[in-house]
This record gives sequence, structure tokens and C-alpha cells, in this order.
Amino acid sequence: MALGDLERSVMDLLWDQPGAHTANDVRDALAGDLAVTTVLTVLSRLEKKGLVRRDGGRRPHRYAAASSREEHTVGLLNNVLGSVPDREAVLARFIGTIGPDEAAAVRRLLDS
Amino acid sequence: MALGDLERSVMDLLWDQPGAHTANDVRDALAGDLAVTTVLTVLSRLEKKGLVRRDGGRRPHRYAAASSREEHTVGLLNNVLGSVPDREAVLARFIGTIGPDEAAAVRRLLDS
DNA sequence: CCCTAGTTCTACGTCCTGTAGAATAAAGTG
DNA sequence: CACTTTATTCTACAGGACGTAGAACTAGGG
Repeated sequence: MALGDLERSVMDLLWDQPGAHTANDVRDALAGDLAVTTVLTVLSRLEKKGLVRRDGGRRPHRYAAASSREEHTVGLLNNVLGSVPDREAVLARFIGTIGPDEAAAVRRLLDS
Repeated sequence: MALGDLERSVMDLLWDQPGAHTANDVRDALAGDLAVTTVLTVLSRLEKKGLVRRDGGRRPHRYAAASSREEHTVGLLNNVLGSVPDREAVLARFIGTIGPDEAAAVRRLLDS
């Protein structure tokens, strides 16, 4: 599930500032001068996509990211990798493209 | 640039059977009973996206994948990784999700 | 010069996204 | 409780991407 530009901006916001936010908070933090209804629409759509969780208990509803940016992004990666018949062939080429410093980091991560 | 279902099917075809294909070839190889014009439209769009190269020399034009499936997919991966502020944080979590066999493969790839 | 196979143009329905007004609901205030 | 303010949901629309294909046009074979 790909995100649009505004959806993306909202998620970035929710990820960068974890915790519960009202629609007004989100609107104020966003660049540009959007209507609150716009923000609410986007938050609804993100909720439907499972990326945002809403707390509708008290009245200004609060919204928060449903999972971390890393989790979500790893989901995307696995998504991409799931679309090819040979994951390893892709990983092989991917590893060829990463710099030596990053390769070292990956090695470290593998060993931990 | 995300692909639609039909676009995806066409690319899979071109990747699985490398070489130059006519629109009719592609249509015959695809499931379903599509019009050739449909296939041509899709091939055009894929060409515009840079995924397909057309040889318009002789009359039944020939179409072929512009890059390998692996190259293209790695591009997608880097795309995804380019959308986050901390690539390594994502890689860290990604590595946590891969199985031990695949981890071994990655290690091998790093060493080669 | 005319078929015929092949290609490009044009088009339309559908879905997604950005955008927000209108309508409705809830909550505070006197 | 009636009224005002604030927040949420409904409804809507334009624009773009994609699946789909007919119509119009082009080029090569006879």
C-alpha cells in the first residue's frame, strides 16, 4: 500500500513525534495551510490502512502511528522482495550496491 | 514508480523470457484474452517509465525489458530505503526478520 | 495502388489521493 | 435546558494512474 505525499507527511510527523496527537496538532505541524477536515480525511484513510490508530475516547480524538517507521519500512521491503521469485538474487545485487561502511554495519548486525 | 497488475504481468513475462518480443507474442503469453491494443498501451506506458525498451526498426516492433528484474528490484529497495532518515535502523530491523539460512547467504555475499 | 497486419490516438470507467464544504454531533456555558 | 463553539463524519469533486479497447492512421506485400 503506497502512500500519497500528504499521507506520507502525516506519517512522518507521527513517527517523528511519537504519541497521541489531535487533528489540529497535526494540521499545525504540517507545512502549508490545510483545512482540518483535510487532515481528518487523511488520518481516516491512514487508519483504514492500518498505519494509524485512533483513540476516540475523549473528544478531540487522538491519533498515533500504529507501528514504528522501521517496522513499517521493513514491511515494505519484504513486500518488494515478495514480488520476485528469487529473493536472494535481489539481495545479492543489493549488497553489491551498498558502500563498505554500510556493509560493515550489516556484518555487525548479523553477528549480534 | 509502482506498477499496476497488468504492467506487472507484462514485466514478469519480459523478465522471464528475455529478448525481444512483439506485442502479439506478449498478448499470447499473457493469461486472459486481451486486445493487442491493450498490450501495446501497456508496453508504451512501461517504455515511458523506462522499464521497457522498444526496437521500432522492423515492422512488428520488438519490446524487451530495459533492465533485469534484480536491478529493477534493487532500485525499488533503495527507493524505499531512501524514504527514511535512518537507513541503518531499517536494515537492522530487516536483518532481524530474515531466517538463519538467509543470514548465512548474506554473510557469504558480503565476503565475496 | 490496395489489402492487411501493425501502430498510434483517443476515450472511458474505476480507483486513489488531495482537498474541503456541509451536515451532524458533542461539549461547555449561562 | 438553550445556545454557542468545537470537533467529527459525510459527501463531493478534480486530477492522475491503470485496465481496457475501438477508431484512425501507417507501412509493407502483392
